[in-house]
Amino acid sequence: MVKITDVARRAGVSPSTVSYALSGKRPISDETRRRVQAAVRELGYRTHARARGAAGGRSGVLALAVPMRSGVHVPVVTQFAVSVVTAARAHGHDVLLLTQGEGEKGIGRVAETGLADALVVMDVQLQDPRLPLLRSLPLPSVLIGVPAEPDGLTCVDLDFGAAGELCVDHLARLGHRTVALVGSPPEVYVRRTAFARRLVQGFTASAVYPCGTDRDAARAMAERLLREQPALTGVVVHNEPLLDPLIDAFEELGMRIPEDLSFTAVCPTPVAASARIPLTSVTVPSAELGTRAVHLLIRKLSGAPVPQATLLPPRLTERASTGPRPA
Amino acid sequence: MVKITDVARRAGVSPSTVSYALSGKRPISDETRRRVQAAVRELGYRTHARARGAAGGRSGVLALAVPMRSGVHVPVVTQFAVSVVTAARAHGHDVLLLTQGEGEKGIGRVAETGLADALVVMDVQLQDPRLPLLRSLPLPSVLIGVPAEPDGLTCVDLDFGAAGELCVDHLARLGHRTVALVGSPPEVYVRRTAFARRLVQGFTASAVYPCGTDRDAARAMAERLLREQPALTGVVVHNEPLLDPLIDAFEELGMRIPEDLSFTAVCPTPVAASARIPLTSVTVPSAELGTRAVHLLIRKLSGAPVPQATLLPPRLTERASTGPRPA
DNA sequence: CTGAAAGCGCTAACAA
DNA sequence: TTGTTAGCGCTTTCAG
Repeated sequence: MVKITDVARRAGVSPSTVSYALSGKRPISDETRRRVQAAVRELGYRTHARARGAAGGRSGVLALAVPMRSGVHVPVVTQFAVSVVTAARAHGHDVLLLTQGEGEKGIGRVAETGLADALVVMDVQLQDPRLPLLRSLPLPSVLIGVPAEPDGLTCVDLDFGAAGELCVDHLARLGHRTVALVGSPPEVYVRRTAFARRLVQGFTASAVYPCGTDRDAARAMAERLLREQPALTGVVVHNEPLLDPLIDAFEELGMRIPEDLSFTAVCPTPVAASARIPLTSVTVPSAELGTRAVHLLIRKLSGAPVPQATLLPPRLTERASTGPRPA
Repeated sequence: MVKITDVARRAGVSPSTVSYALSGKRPISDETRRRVQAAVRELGYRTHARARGAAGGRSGVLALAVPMRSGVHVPVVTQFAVSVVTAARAHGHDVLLLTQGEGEKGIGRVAETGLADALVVMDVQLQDPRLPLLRSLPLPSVLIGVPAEPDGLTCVDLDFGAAGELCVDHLARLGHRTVALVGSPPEVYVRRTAFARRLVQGFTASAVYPCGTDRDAARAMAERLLREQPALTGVVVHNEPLLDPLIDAFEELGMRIPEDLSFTAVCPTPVAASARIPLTSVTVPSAELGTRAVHLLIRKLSGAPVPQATLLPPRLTERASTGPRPA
């Protein structure tokens, strides 16, 4: 293993100079920096992450707490995780994976053992039990999702309220007047998941129907909607696995899409595009959320100020599932 | 932060005794051990991972290299990753996430910087470019998938060959005589993905059709199968996203399942169970693979011998998609 | 069975 | 602009 003293000897400087040349934490003459860089390259030196950590520096690791519970859509989480890793790597960091099964335990452990420099916490609920811990921690964190009391925290999310409004606007412009929101499984709302609540806010004037994700739930929901809202001509669905089953269910009940019913979704683009009927949708920009979260964290690590909440504006893409209100 | 010296003082012993009491690396009297444990508990001590690393001990971190490419099914990877994290935690380890976008880079970095003690490498190809590196590394590793030359490596996988045979046996017992395997997208076979090749081996007597994953590919494949294999009454599908589209395609072409065509799948249980027609399937035991991989790694870390290849036996579950050969 | 002491490789005062 | 020197918190010789 090649260590910093090897590089120092090779470059004809002291170890601390190598350290500083690499970290940029104090001015180094161009000449010296060049020699150090050359030595690093020739010897293939990489600074030992653990030793650096012990010496009080940064570990170069971000921890990512990912949710593992029903009502959370695996592909979105995965895409998000990948974008976090990619962005972290671009900043020279690695990513430690924490599952939410551990809950606060994992966060506490990572903080106390100094395993990570900072935290990305996904799937934040309105009243999240982890918030007090996060606030008290010496490590900076970024939350995906906006809790009820975001004071002292840094949050990023899609602006779900605006996303709902955007869908309704789109449907309204097409002439639709009775629109329902079919949401995530009931437990998501019961748990007061922040994103679901905020999406609902775009729908104050409309009906909201939480729904499970299997084919039976889809069929039951379609029947109930047609019964309770006879004038219904538009739906907004915020429940990824339910999309295809619900399309099927409506069609089996004789509703053609988009001739009889306009169908919009809040979901990742690939899901909307590859549904049986390509869906007009507001995308959940998982990848951008991950990248943003990491950027914010890097800024916090460097001591720069960051906004308390970053809400990404929704963008609606029209596809084949929406059309004018039937005569 | 509570450190080992605090515990030592509290327990009335030396720091090294605390260290040994915790690691078990040398005999400690019961009395002393008890006092140390009490002090640890009272003070809420956790050994600082980075400092331990610097001092030459273990970092307590496993690195997991996950694939991110077409032909790899996200839910399986995710389930696998979760089971790895869970199993690792059960052994007191954390998990560092490496995306395969980094390829050998990530593995090299983790090894050289001492970030992780050991590696789990998913999605191993028959001729995997990472193998030489893995063989040369001082860190132990476990591969998911069996390469062409597994010498000096440790591998775990579903026995895909046996899985294919099991499906064919099942169909054969139901009277079917002409059976086709519809596989993963062509690039998987081109890349000589180990699992796909081995699955194919169960089918030496049958036809093998690689296939893409979209609805058009499904339709084209169904048409081609019925054209090229007029006597076809059974299929084995090893291509998760293709399952539903292929079912649809066959039915649109007038083939009822299972009356006209028996349909078996090699895929995770939840996928098989929630398909439009519940599918007779051999499960890909992602979770068990992850757990096994971690167990093997822990054993290797402790210096215990481990088998070169662990092939999990396939288990077939009958559901609604298979039946006797039509008259 | 236990303690004292010497580092692990690196960083960051403190000095020049 | 650079070097010298003390540690970081822990592990592990070496010595009892």
